[in-house]
Amino acid sequence: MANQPRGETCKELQAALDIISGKWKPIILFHLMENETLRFSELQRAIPEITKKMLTSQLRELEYNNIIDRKVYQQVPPKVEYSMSDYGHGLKPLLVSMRSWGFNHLEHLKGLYGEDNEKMMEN
Amino acid sequence: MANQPRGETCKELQAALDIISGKWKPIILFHLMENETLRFSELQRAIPEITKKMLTSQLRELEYNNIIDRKVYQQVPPKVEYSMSDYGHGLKPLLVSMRSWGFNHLEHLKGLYGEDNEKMMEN
DNA sequence: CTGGATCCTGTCGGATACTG
DNA sequence: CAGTATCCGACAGGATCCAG
Repeated sequence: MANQPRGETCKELQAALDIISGKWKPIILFHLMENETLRFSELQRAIPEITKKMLTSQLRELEYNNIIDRKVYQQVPPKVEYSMSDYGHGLKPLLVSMRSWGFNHLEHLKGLYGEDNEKMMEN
Repeated sequence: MANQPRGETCKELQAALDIISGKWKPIILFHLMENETLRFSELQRAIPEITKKMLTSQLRELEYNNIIDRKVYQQVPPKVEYSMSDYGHGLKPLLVSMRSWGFNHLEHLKGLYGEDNEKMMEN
C-alpha cells in the first residue's frame, strides 16, 4: 500500500514500455512471435522500411532484456537466427492485450472523429 | 486470419502505445486513476519535474483520445479539473498488467545482471 | 550475410517569459 | 490559475559507407 506514484515512480511501467516502445520493436516482436526463428535478412525482408542499423539496435536491446535469443552459426556466409526466448514468450499476452485494446481504440476514435480522419491534430 | 504483421501493420499496437508512451503519460494516468479528479496545479505538484508545457500537451493528447475528461470552471481564478473518462477507465487493466510485467521484468534483469546495475548499455 | 562506424536531421522535450 | 509562445539542446532514428 501507499504505492502512490510519487516522485520518480512508475518505473515498472516504464520498464515495460522500454521493451516495446521504439519505432520497430512491436513489429519485430510480432514477427518473431509468429515465426519461431528468423534470420537477420528475413527480418529485413519482412520489414522492408527498416534500416540495418535500426534492426540491429532494436534486436540488441531485445536481446539484452532477454526477450529474444540470438543464435550465431559460425560459418562462412554468416548466419544469425533470432527467436523469442522462453522468458520472452511471457510478454505475448501483454502484447496481445495491447493490440486488442488498440484495435478497439481505433474503432472508438472513428466513432468520435469519423472514418476519414487519421490524426487531425495538425496545427 | 492471415493477419500477419506485414508492411504497415501493427497499427493497433501502435495505437495503444501512442496513448501511454511519452515521458509523462504513464505517471499522469496513474495519478488520475487514483485520484478521481485533479486540477492542473495539483498534477503539477504531484509531478514536480514536469513543465507546464509538457503537462498541457500530454493532457491534451489524452483528452483528444477520450481517455480523460477536462472540465473547465468559468470563474475568475481559472479552474480546470481532469479526470479519467468512462472510456478511459477501460485502459486501467492494461496499465496494471504492464506495470505488473514491468515489475517482474526489473526483477528478472536483476537476476541477469545483478542488483547494482542500471543499464550498463553505455558504449 | 550480418553487422559496425559515421554523419546528419527531425522531433521530443526542457527553460523561460508572457497572457487572460 | 491555467495555460501559450519561443527558443534550443539532446537524442532517436535515417543514410551511407566500411568490414569480417
